[in-house]
Amino acid sequence: MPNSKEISLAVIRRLPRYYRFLDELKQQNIYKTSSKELSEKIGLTASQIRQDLNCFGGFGQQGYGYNVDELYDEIGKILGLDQQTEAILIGAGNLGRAVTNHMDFVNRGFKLTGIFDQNPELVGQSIKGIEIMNTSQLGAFFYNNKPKVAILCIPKTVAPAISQSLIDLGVKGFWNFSHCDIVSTNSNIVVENVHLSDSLMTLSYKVSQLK
Amino acid sequence: MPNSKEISLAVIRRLPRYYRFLDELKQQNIYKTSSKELSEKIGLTASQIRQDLNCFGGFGQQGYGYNVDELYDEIGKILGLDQQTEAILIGAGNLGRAVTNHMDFVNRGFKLTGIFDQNPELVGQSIKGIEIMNTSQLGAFFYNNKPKVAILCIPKTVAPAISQSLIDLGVKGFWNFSHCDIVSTNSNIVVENVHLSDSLMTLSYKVSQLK
DNA sequence: TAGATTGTTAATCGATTAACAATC
DNA sequence: TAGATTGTTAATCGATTAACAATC
Repeated sequence: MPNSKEISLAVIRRLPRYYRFLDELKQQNIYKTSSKELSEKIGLTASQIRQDLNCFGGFGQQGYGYNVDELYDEIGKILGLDQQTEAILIGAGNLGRAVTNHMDFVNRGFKLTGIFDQNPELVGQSIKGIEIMNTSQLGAFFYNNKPKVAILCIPKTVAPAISQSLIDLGVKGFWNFSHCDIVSTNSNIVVENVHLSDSLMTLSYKVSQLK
Repeated sequence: MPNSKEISLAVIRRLPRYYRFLDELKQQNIYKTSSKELSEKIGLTASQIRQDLNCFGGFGQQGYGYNVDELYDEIGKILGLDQQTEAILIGAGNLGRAVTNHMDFVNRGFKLTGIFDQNPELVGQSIKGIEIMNTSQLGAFFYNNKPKVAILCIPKTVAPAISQSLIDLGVKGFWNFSHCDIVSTNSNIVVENVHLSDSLMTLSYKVSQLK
């Protein structure tokens, strides 16, 4: 199981994809699959899928394949989706609101418990039943709650300072939408960067290579 | 220059990062840098940075380093940011609106010229000065405009059908926020997937590995 | 049993890093 | 010139693919 060896990030990033396709099979009431079938659906080699899964243990049965429900649950457990890590949103602007409304946090391993913004006009409004608080209330909030993760939807200019103060308050992970890289001086902090701007530039490159 | 060999996607994905850090240097009025200095700022090896840049030509000067402004412009050109590819948004829900308001399309190689949604309540409203049109008007719009790229902020259920009809209308690239993989039967289509859900699950894994 | 498909080892491929000659 | 730093080749490392024995 996890923590045993050291699984490469490349493997981990493929797991949500497997999870997604297994969910589709579930919805079609297909209860059995094989690395070959998955490879055709997902567009990877069967060999890679077997290698990936075997990082975590033997979920299949020789001569048979994989049980869809079982494999789905196992991958969910590996990804920690059976837990709900407490998370807060910092920055309730356009992007923060959209992310909050859009994501199914509970089924992705998180529970959103607080939303914060510096703009007094937003404070008091609610998103998904959670009232937006003033950033100044962060200290008090952490006194009563222990959110482990912060979702950063704040301008790049304030991101370094705010992320540092969140670390000081005890945050251990960031889902970072700011156009900057959060660097952890402390190594016990995990970061998942979503660089939309970088992604758009990559698309620009791909488009420019067409024809 | 581009198109010559075959540049790996791993290299391309680092270019926006270089671009970002060079922009910072520009803003600090620093006009000269070196692979060593960049490597410390960005957190990659100097060797890799030199390798990456040399995929596209020698932008540096031995014994001196790189001219910040020049390198910034060159990377911008490689990424095609000196062009503005016409793009449309499909789906003006929470996420679509946020992306539209949030992104600086012009400086990322694109020009947003149309927004479409199926919801009649949204049609007629404007985002960033662009009026939301009904999806039924897509044909007419393509008759007058030739958008090359579509930004998909639509539910996964309708994504396959809509992306196919957009391909039929002449779209050559997708920035896909739907929770599904756009697969191009036709190989002349480029796709950049933004799987927020996958990213969140990856964070869940990282958090679960802490301590 | 025969057929199928896994789990796993070995081979290949590609990407990163190291080293150094070229040269500003 | 001496020092610095690139451009580039060679060495290393890691990830993907192929092959096959194990076994259901």
